[in-house]
Amino acid sequence: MSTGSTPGSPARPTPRPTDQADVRRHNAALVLGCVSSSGPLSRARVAAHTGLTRATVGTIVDELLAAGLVSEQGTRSASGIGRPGTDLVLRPDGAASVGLEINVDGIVVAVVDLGGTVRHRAARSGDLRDRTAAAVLRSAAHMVDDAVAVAYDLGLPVRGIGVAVPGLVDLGEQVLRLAPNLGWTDVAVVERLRFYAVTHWPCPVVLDNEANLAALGELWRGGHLSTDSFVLVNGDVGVGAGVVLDGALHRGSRGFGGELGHLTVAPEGPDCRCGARGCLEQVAGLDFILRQAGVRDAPRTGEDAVTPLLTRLRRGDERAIAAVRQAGEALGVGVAALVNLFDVDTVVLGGVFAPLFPWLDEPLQAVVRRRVLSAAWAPLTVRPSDLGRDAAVIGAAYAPLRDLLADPLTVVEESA
Amino acid sequence: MSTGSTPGSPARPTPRPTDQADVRRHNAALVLGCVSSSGPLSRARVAAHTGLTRATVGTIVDELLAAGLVSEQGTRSASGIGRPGTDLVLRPDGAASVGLEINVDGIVVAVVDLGGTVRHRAARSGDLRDRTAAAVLRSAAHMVDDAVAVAYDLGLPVRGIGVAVPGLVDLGEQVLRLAPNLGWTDVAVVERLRFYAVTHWPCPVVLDNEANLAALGELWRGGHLSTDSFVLVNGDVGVGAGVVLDGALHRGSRGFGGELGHLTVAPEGPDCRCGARGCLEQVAGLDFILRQAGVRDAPRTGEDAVTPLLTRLRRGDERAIAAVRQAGEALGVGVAALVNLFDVDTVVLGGVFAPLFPWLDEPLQAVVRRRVLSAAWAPLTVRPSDLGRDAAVIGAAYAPLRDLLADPLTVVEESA
DNA sequence: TAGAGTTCGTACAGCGCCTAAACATACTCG
DNA sequence: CGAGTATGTTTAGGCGCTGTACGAACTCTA
Repeated sequence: MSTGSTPGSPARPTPRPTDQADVRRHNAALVLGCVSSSGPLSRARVAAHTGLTRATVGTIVDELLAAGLVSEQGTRSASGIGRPGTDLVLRPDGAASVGLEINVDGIVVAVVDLGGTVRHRAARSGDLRDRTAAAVLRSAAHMVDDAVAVAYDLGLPVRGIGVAVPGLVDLGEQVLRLAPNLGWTDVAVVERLRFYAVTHWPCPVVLDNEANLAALGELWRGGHLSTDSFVLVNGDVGVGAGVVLDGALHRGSRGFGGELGHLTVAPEGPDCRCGARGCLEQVAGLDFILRQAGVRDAPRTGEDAVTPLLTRLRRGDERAIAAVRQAGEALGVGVAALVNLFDVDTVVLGGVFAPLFPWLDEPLQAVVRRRVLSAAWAPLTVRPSDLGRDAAVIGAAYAPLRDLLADPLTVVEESA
Repeated sequence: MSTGSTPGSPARPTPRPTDQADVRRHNAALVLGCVSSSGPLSRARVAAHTGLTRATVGTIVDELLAAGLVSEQGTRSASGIGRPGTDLVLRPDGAASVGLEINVDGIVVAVVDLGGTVRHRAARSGDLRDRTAAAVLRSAAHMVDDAVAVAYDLGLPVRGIGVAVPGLVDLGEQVLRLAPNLGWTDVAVVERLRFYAVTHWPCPVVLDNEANLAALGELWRGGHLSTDSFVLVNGDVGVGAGVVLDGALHRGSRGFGGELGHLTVAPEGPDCRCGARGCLEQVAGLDFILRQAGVRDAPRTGEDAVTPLLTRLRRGDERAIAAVRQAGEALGVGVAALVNLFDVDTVVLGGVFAPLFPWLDEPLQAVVRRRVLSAAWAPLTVRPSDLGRDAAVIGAAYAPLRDLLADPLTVVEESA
């Protein structure tokens, strides 16, 4: 938390001495961030924005140009009087990353460039609960192989691979400890993926929980959030939460955080896989919603599972609407708890909750209004995810790119 | 947050450029932290611990000596062969701070020195719900006046004043937005205190929630925690939580976090002041416990309120034991939620929960074991606070000292 | 069309901070 | 008492930011 922590890095960094190189790193990241977020900008404007000197910005920009992360763009944004500055812009194909999502309903890979554009996407659907971890990871590894090859053909340097999984991740060991909905326990996902890969992946591979990565994806690509403090509630068979405070992902000290699904919302409710009773997941999870709505003629997972439910909702099917309303109320209890504890001002509903938002919104809001103590001073925005079900893959791809953006000069060192 | 945020500072710092002065600041804090946490240490050992050069440590130590934050202590810890190093040690009276706690049952002030020793303590008991905010704050201001004078007499330079209040605090404005148990709304506590003060306080005054500050106090002075990630659950009439991840306090983006008391544990439970039903506070708060236990002949607040309950518990009074067990179970639900969301490995029970710990422990643990998903991989420690009811005052005093420890060279600048 | 005014980007001296190596100091061991 | 070792300080060197100065490029005005 301060310290939020980056996926893949150890949770508690040893106190490190600082020297001028760190100053350079920090300021380089500052300049790059300024260019990437505030559009085309001249060196002088960057200097004004960041508080650095024009001279300093000049040398840093030289290095970023050499690293291929930034490019000059002529003097488009001439502002009247005086010598026009040369516009600087983030070079989208200066770096890229491969995102991999392994979920109950299939595998998705995506090649995402530095600009956030998905340059390649491949999916393999099917209920993974029927297959062994080894078989799934072998498929996934080959899909990543293909994606790396595609990136190479597109001239994109792959700087990292991010992997999203639906379960508890041990960050230090890069091991998936428990994925109840997949039935996996203690799977060394990264090590196995590298083992099954045909080609060598010359870049870091980071593993993280899907809700955490979806939150990162939302932070990066999701429509302009008013703040960079929000919670992403990811709905599928399970329900997870990714917490972003001040732009930093808070995943708990050991990566086991964000397990919203097992919050108690109905102490006398149905038994849960986890051993407790009345877990949120049991009332707001996809399985329960479909069962309550009487949808039986659909696959139990994935996008396809929501489609028949959506058609019933649109038709005004009372049973379906009641089921979703009930889920919305349960979700409201969970969201209220999140907001009371974390004090975020925005909650984003992702996964299957995104398409269901129109029906979830009102009951959810009603519950939240009742239960959130600070509601009067700090209005809460609840909105569906823009990225929908691709948030996790995009976030997975973003994770390594984020490290790059936070320390842009590593790439020039490597090529030297 | 990381980013965690320091009480008193704005939640989202503008991206700032870094220069060599920041390097110095960082390394000075590193050296000071090393000396203060790892006992008496020679310059050479500090260099080895921090990774800095002996030369750098030398110059930094000179500055810290000049600032009066560190002192030399002869060559006590001679380690055999070679020239013995001169031991460096944190100078306890190099700085001090005044902590002020305003709670339902009274006001407490304390002068705490840099070594964490309480050098002066004064309390005024009585149910504050009977008095106006103005009267309470006037008393509090005068108590702080006295404390500042005492510190002056002891030769302690007062570097800051920390104020703990039981409610929602707006960090930016330094305003207490809502304290349901006091019946206060939108009180500019810091501004009022300075107004009522007789003497001028030449130092920063920071305001924060009592649970947050109690967590800071626990982090600082509470027995050696195995980790610096934990949650402090503070019990009184209300129930609050202070979350510390990797040594950083996470108070939410606007200071409204940690409201554990209004987590839902019994959807069909009794109505709560906050408008919802079945809040944790309604089942595990002091009022409810006393009522269930049949304790009517005691003040409703403060330490005295627990005493008759404790005697009944020790006597084996079944009604009292059942009441506390029920509170323990409710607390278990809340703690499980905290652990699932934040993934901490230690929970500290403070306030009135500390003396009740022997009776709360077992039912709480039972519930937690059932509900915490990661319990098998990451055992959870639940223990009572060492500081008891003084955690909040001590934490309040610590808050400004913490800023000083994080940037020790400010003091030498001021005196220059 | 020419000169004044303005802004942009770069070059250069200066300063602060860290590192590395050398040196003086102080103690133990044989 | 000298060799060996660890401590603390001194000095030269490198690096990064700042401030100033200067050439470049463009607009405005006469």
